[in-house]
Amino acid sequence: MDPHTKMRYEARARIIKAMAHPSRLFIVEELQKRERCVNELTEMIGADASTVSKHLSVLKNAGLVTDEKRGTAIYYTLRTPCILNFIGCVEEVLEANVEKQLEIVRSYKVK
Amino acid sequence: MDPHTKMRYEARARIIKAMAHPSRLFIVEELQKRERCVNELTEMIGADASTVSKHLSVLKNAGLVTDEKRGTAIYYTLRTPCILNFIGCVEEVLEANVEKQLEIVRSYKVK
DNA sequence: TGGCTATTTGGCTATATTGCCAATAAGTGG
DNA sequence: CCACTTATTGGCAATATAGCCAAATAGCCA
Repeated sequence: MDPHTKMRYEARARIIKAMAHPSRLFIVEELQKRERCVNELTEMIGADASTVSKHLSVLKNAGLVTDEKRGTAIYYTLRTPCILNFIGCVEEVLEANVEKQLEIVRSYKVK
Repeated sequence: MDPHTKMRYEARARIIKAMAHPSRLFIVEELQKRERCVNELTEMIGADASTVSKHLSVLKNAGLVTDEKRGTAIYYTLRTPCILNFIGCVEEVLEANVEKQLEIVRSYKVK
């Protein structure tokens, strides 16, 4: 693989990696609905504020969200809304996985 | 966050995580075009065969690909084709990031 | 100013991931 | 049967990630 192509995949992977965590995925989906401040997200997730803050900085560094300070709170916004489509696809995979499990269970029954 | 919702996000994150690596992303995109055996992918990626094999098993465990043995080779196929849409979105994010960089560079120039 | 809330940063430990090498397994063909 | 190709597995060291606590920063308001 030539260096240019390699870099392209690395760039893409960095963005996907930023979403590859339950809390960060939750944040992305929540921000799809509306902007939220760190405190709100922290309460919803139920982790330490510092942990959520770090998750948000991961998303921010990947360019997935933007932040805006208003008063003492910092509001985060989703930057690219097309992510939702993607999650639909992930759900498809999950469903397909369950189907497969079901198939396996059934095949045992037949025996 | 209630346990059920939490599990849902964990399941989604596992699948996304499976794609969150340059080589695995490459594999997914390549398999979008056609099925490939481990050896072909190994040559394209340029890593050790054992490394590629492990990447493939990550994708397989996530339910993203299936494998089929034919002769001595094992062919891998993409299981859910909708993933391509997603990569389009990732590219959008990358473009937006570049735009932002450009903006920053320009703002310095004005000063 | 002092206290309060919101957020980030540093530090630390536990855990997970990556990628190479060596060894093993499984087909194929002479 | 042996050599060869294809693929997987185990082991190991290097690196990255996650999450908590404590400390620092910043804005607000009495």
